[in-house]
Amino acid sequence: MADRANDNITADDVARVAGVSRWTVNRAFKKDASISAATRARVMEAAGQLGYAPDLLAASLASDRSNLVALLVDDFANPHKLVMMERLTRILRQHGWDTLLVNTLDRNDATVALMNASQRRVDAAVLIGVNFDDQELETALGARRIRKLIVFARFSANPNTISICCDDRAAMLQMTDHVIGKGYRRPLFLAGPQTLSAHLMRKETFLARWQAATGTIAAFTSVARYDPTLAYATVTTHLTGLSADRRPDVIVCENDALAMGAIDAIRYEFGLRTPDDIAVTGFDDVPQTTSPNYRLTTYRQPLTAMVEGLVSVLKGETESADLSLFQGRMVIRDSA
Amino acid sequence: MADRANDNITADDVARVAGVSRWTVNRAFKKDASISAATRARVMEAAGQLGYAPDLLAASLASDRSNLVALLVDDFANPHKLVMMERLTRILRQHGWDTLLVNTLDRNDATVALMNASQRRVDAAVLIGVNFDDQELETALGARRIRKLIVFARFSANPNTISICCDDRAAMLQMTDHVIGKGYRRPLFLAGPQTLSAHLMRKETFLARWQAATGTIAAFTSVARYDPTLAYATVTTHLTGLSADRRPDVIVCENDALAMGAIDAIRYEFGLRTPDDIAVTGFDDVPQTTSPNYRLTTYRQPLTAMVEGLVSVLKGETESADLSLFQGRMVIRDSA
DNA sequence: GAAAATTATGCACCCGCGTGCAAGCGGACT
DNA sequence: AGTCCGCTTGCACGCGGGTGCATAATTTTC
Repeated sequence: MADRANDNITADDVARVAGVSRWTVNRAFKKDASISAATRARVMEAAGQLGYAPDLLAASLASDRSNLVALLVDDFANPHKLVMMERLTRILRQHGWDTLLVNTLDRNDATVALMNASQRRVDAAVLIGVNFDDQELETALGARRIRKLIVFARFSANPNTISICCDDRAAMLQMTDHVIGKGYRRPLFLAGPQTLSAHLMRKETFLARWQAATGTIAAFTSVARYDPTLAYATVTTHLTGLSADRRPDVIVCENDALAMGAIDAIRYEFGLRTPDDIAVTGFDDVPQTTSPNYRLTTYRQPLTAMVEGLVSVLKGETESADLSLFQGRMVIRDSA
Repeated sequence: MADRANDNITADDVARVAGVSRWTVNRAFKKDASISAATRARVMEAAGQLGYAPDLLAASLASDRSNLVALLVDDFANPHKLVMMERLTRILRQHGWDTLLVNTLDRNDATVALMNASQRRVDAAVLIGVNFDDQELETALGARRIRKLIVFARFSANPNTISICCDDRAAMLQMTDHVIGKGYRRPLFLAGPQTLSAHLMRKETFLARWQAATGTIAAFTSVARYDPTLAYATVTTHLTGLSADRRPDVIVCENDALAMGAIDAIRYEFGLRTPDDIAVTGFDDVPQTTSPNYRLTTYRQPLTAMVEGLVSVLKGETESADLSLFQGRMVIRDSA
């Protein structure tokens, strides 16, 4: 390591060089501060020369605003998380926030991790977990100093949280109608884990719409985790022993991870084809679904708009309405 | 939002309740501090009652140790990143470090983002990017206050960095020998982008070993990004027009992302089978490769051990040797 | 051209905790 | 009983900057 450690250049040093007071130096670094263009230029010149940059730690301590957001993730198996992280970190950064990545996979660690985040005075905690249960929500809520608890990409009925998600109901209605319109008649809904606080209404929406539209009752089953391997196993179990005229002709999945497992099972366990023998739909539009192995018909959430909604919440300029009704769009490929 | 905001419980408040001085309160929260068991208990009791937790911002400011690590990621397309993030965040947390996720996808933002991280006094910056080029390295190095720059899962020749990775050469030799042993004779090496500072020696190793062992020269080509779609296109171009006796019988890929694209191309563009017509190998063992679509023969890096190596570097107890010679193991499935 | 209205700059005090050292306390030993 | 020693506890000062207001430097106004 070369000469890294010329630390300790503080605003005072810059002030000395620029011939102003320390406060003027800090003003120079603050947007729309009351300072003349000339002095600011002089300060910046000195700062650049010394390699000075304001210390965010000290700033956070003094101002009680950290510009830090904790991102709680409890599922690293779904590639969609990667997409969300990319979008979140990029856009948050553009608006001045940094992201603390908190792994809450292990329940025990989760409490500690969350506690830790709160001790760093994060401005908000954003949950993009899908497996999180009510207990995790409570833990998060219990943590002091977490000013805002935001559930992202999932609806939460908990009054202590702000949930930013797309209009799941509308999305699922659209998907259901598409499936019905395609002429499928024996559906199977493949749901993920069922939790209380932050629940997706996809299954309920699908079942209700299906019955209303066709007069028949749709079958469903659920998987304990959003894991393609588990979906594979569940679908295999479900289809085994069913004769061709009794097995489903379409499997509507709660998300792409499940859908990919389902397609694999259909193809490799039963030698059937998608969509000819059994069609499949997903949700999320993860990059992998474009592979010719899947060509999945799915639904894309308006992530960018949602993250911008998040930013407005962070800035405190939200009207708190319409944050759970973002409209995405269906992506129709070959799987259904 | 309910009653979140009973902030401002400081060590002083606890001290008052416990009937000790503020310093004693902080001692109680510090491992192996000089304090009697009795007082500590009394302090903790009071703290629990008040819901007090030390402020890490203030602590970092005062102690000049943030227990924060910046994780720089410039590729959110490869699912392997998700695996690494999970492992890194979990193990770092166990050792007391939090992780700042920095998106350096966009070169322009990267500088700002990195600057920002340094302003938070991160103890180290860890690069798990694969596309990062020399300029990015330089930017990182230029950032003040970044005490340690660590290149993770990739070898870096830059003397100002510490690189923690597996013994790529040994791994590739093993893979090459496996491929040779299987009897393949017309290989194609599919490499990723070629950068200078942090280069994988996989291609060189493969080509050299192949020639030494068989006396023939192996073909190779490269892809501009570690993206299955690009790999698909490149492989398609490469194979188009080749008669069966002139096309490769095995494609050795620099990582799984490329391998998956290759397999898709082989199957869907040419109607060929893997491994019967063209075998394929990858590197990383990402979860997706276990899908029956791929059943990829690949190489698994010892991530946990590597992260523990990282921790020891952070703790400053590393011998600085052996950090780039971790031994992983081949995972032989059906693709080769 | 002087008073009023702006805009610039400086400053005291605070954010919450860490560091190193000095003071307090009790027991063992001569 | 007095002294030395080791373990606890208290404290002054500092980490680097933010806030609100007072003061100084300009500019505007009539």
